[in-house]
Amino acid sequence: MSTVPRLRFAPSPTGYLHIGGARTALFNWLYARRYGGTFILRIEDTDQGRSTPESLQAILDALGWLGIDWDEGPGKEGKAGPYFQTKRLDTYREHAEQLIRAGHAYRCYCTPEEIRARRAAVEKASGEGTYKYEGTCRNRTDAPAGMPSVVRFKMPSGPGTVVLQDKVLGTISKEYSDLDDAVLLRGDGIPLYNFGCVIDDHLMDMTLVGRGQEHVNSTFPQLMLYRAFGWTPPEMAHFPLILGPNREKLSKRKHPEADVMLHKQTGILPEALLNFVVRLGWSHGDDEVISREQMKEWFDFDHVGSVSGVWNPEKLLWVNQQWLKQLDPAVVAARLVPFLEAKGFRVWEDGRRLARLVEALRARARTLQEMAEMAGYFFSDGVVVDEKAAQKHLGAESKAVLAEVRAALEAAGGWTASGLDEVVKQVSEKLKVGMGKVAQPVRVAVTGNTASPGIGETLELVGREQALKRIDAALARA
RNA sequence: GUCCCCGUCGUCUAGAGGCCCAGGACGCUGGCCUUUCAAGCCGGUAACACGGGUUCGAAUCCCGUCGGGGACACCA
Repeated sequence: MSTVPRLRFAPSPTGYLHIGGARTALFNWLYARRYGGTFILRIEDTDQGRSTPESLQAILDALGWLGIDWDEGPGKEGKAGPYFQTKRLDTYREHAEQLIRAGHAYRCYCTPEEIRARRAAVEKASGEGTYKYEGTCRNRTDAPAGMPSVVRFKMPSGPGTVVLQDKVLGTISKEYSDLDDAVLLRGDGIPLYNFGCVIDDHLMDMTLVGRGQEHVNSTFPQLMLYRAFGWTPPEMAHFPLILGPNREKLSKRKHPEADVMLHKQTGILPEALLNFVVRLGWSHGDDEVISREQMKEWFDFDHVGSVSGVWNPEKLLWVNQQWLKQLDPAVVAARLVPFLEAKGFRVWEDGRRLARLVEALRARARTLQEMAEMAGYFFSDGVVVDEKAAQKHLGAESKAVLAEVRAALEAAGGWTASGLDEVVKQVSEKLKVGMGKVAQPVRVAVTGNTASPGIGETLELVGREQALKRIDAALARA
């Protein structure tokens, strides 16, 4: 392989970036990165009605959050630009003309209303999706100049087959008779997807087009276009779909989890989302926790499966916790801060202390959101003690132990987890009672509940002043 | 309806004719560890859709059936 691979992701800015799109982008990006290729971001904004600048920004933001960067595209002009289809309209028009001159396309003067009516009639009789354009305008010469028209492709009418060599699905073919004269250019001169896509993929010099399986059928008319132009089509790879819990294609309408940025809000790490998503349809032996670097090193299409996969939220959560545990605590801490602030906590300035907090909570939380939820008692002034917990661990006997701990704590030299653990242990030895009898009352007094990180780290993070204050409050309870 | 793709534990998957009476992971579950809750460690649960071939031998190849999904626009 001597040519440099060129791959692209070509979203249309008609909503947020969804999971399926993110994975398509990821696969293409990984392949480009692995083989030293170029990754292009092309914006297919030809749907005037639905494309919005907000959507474009949302997609750019989501790709940025995931760490998927591009070499050519918005903000990175290159030789093959512009990268917005609406800025390439002349190009499409010229190519449509070229096709007409060559006899591979023609103007069709049927109005949308006429087509709609015919479609309705046919489908009423034979069922949905049975309508095919009849080719009425193929040889029409009586149309007055300036009459509104679209440009249609002229499908070969005899018997024949288009063959797709797909990098993941293998060989697939389609009979000419299953295709019809598709519209290339609309009445307003704006290209349809199948046309703009082919022109751009060729002109932008794509060597490989990877996209979701929902596009396999549309690649046949595209292949016909390449042939009509005399162009060599890029390699093709169609990825399995990602299905929702109801086993239908993950869609924005039915599945809120299809929104990439929703996961940022719920406290999923980009590393984890990427990890989870790359494993939907691709694998590397038994590896489960895979870093971006490893993906770039290992990814290839021969291990992309052809079976659609179901979104599994439980596993996403598990993967996320793995990343919570293996990323640098300081990095996780920085990402945790907004979640803490959202809960109204006065977040510590001390970065090291925050990192310690992450170390204490990361084995207990699966998301940043959960982490923030269980961090309340580290930031509050005083604490509300759960009644059941108090009943169990703050009885008269326990209070005597607690008083003993308080004295030892106050006398303690430093205020570090290991030292504090030692203090608690010594009290248990001195009083000849089990650690549970000592640590639990302290835990309830300091956190208000029966579950928390190790007693030493809990005390350290709560802080000396707060810890003593809360123990006093517990001791003073009736 | 027509065309296209797909079919290994509930889910994600390993598996490219003998290494598989099928391996890993999530989940569920038993135990260990333990000051709590987690985490961790050890174990268990559970699958080659079905029926025919081909072959000495099939989860792997072929055919059929059934099942699931996708596509059928002057959307992308």
